Amino acid sequence: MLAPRIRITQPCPIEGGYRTGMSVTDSTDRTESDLVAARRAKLARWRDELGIDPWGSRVDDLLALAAARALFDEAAADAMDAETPPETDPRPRAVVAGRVVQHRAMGKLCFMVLRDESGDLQISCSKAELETASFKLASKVDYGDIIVAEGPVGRTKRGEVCIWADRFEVHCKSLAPPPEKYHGLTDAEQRYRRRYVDMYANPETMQTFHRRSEIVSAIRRFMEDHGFLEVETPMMQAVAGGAAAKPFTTHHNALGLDLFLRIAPELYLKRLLVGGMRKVFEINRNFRNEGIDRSHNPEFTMMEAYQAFGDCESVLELTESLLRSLAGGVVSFGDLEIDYDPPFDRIAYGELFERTHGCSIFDEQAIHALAKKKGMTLDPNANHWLLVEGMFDEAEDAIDPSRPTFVTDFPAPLSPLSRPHADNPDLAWRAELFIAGMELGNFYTELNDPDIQRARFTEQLNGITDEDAAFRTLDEDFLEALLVGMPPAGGFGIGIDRIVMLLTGQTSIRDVVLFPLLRPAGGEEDS
RNA sequence: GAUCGCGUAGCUCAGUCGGUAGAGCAACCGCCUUUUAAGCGGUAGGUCCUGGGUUCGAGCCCCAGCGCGAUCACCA
Repeated sequence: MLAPRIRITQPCPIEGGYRTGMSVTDSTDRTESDLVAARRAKLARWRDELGIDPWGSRVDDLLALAAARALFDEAAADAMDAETPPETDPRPRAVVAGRVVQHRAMGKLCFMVLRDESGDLQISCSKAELETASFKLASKVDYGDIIVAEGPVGRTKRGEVCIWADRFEVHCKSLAPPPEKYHGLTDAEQRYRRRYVDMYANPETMQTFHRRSEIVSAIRRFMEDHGFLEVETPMMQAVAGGAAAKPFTTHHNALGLDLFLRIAPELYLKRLLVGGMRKVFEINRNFRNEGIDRSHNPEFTMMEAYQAFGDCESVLELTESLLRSLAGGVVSFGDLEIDYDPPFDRIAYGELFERTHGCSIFDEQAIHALAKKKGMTLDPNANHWLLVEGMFDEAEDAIDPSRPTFVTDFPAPLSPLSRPHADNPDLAWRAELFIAGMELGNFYTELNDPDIQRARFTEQLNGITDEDAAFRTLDEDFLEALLVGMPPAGGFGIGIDRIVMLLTGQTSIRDVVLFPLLRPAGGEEDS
C-alpha cells in the first residue's frame, strides 16, 4: 500500500500502487518514490505517446544470449565491413530477451547490454535501422527493464559481438530502482532479502544456483544408475524421530493433532526396506529448530539412502564414488585444496579422541577427570558417553580439513540406530564424513534387531530433560515394523547444501540456499 | 544465547578534533552514430537504523533497542 506521503509527479495510471520488497518505513518509501515515480512517468509516456504495452507478451523462437552470441560468424561480419557489402545480409539473425544491465545512449546510436541466465550480450541500436518509436524506446530504457530485440548478430567497430537491432520492444517495465550497475548488490542482508535482485545483479549468484541444480540432478542420476529408487516420505510426523534435534511444531486442525516437521526421514525410509524396497533414497528438506550459522540453516536438504544387504562399508564406498564423480578431482574451497580422489582418509573415533585428549574413550575415570578439568558443566551422574561426546568436538578439529575423512567406529551409546560391533558392543558400525571442518554425512550398518532397538530407544529416553521429553517419544510403529523384519542394510545421509558449498566454493550455507531464513524485515514485534 | 564489528541518498561508499551532509553510479533536463562502469554541461535527491542521554552544539561520545555479519556456544 502506498504511504500517504508519497509524492507522485505524474498521474499514476496503475492502480494498486507499488510496494518495495524492503523496509516499509515511511522514510524508505518516500525517498524511493521519487525514483519510482520517474519510472512510472516514463511508463505512462510510453503508453500515451508511443502506444506501447509495457508488460509484454509471448515471444517465440527466443535464443539464450549465449546461444545468440555463438551464432556470430566472422566471415559474414567481414563481408558486411567490406567496401561493397553483399546485397543480402549474410549475418545470422537472432531474437533475444534480457534485462538491461548497461545502457549507453549517444544521440542517434545507442548500446545496451542485456543479461539473461546464460550471460550478457550487447544490443546495438542505430536510429537508421529502427522505427522511430522503437529507437526512442531503445534510447530511453531504464536499467532493469526487460526487452526483446531482434536483428543480425554482428560486431561493432571495436569488435564487440552484438545484435544490430532492427526490432526493439519493451516486455516488462521495471519500476524499482536497480542496484549500482558496477558493484551490484553487495550488502549481504539485501542480497538474501531481495534474492531476485541479487540473481540478476550478481551473475555469480545465478551461476551458483545453476550449479546447485546440476549437482542435485547429478546425484539423482548417480543414485538411479546404482539401482536406487527415489521416494518421498512424510515431512509432518507425529513422532520426530531419526535424529536428536529439536523439531518445529505444527498442528493439524481437522485431526486436532500436534505434528512435528521432520528432523530426518530415517525411520520412514527403513519402513520401506521392511516393505520390500531394496534400495531407496530421498532428497528433501529436514527442519531443525537450532541455531543459524555459516553451515546451518533451519531447513536444509538431505539425501538419505538405504541399501538392503549392504553395510556401513558399502555405503562409504558408494559415497566416495559419488563425491568423486561430482567433484571430478581437486576442488578449492576457501584456502583449501580438497582432493576427492578415493579412498578418503579414515580414522577410528576412539583413536582420534585419544590422539587429541590423551586418554581412551573407555576410561571412565580419566574422562570424568578431564571433563572436570575442562570445567564442563555436568551433573554428578553425567553419562560417561555424553562426556565423551562433549569432548569430541575438539578432536574433530584435529582432522585435516583438506582431506575428506571418515571417522569410523562411533560409540554405540551415541548411535542408537546403528548396529553394534559383535566383538565390542560399545562400538557401532557408524561413520561420519568430515570435509573442511564440516560434518557432511552419517553412515551406518543399520540396526535391525527389534529388541536391541527398543532397548536403545528406551535408554535414550531415560534421563532426558523435560523440555526434550516434550517431543521425544518412542516410535512404536517403527519398532513394530522391525518386528515384521527389516533386512540387514547399509544407510547414509548427506547434507546436500554442504556438498554444494564445497563444490561451488561458497563458505556460507546462505549462499547456496535461495531464500535462507532471516528475521522478517521491518522490525515489527510480534510477541 | 555470548562477544566483537557494521548500519549515512535508490545502489556503492567517504565523512578529520563533536561545529550543523559529501562523492561516484542511478534519476531528471540538454548535447552526442561506435560505446564498453561511455563522455560533457546542468538540476534534484538525506528521519545519518530507532529511542533516550551528555553537550551551547551529536552522523561522530554514552546507554538501551532493532537488523545484518563474524567468532563462539548449541546442533547424536
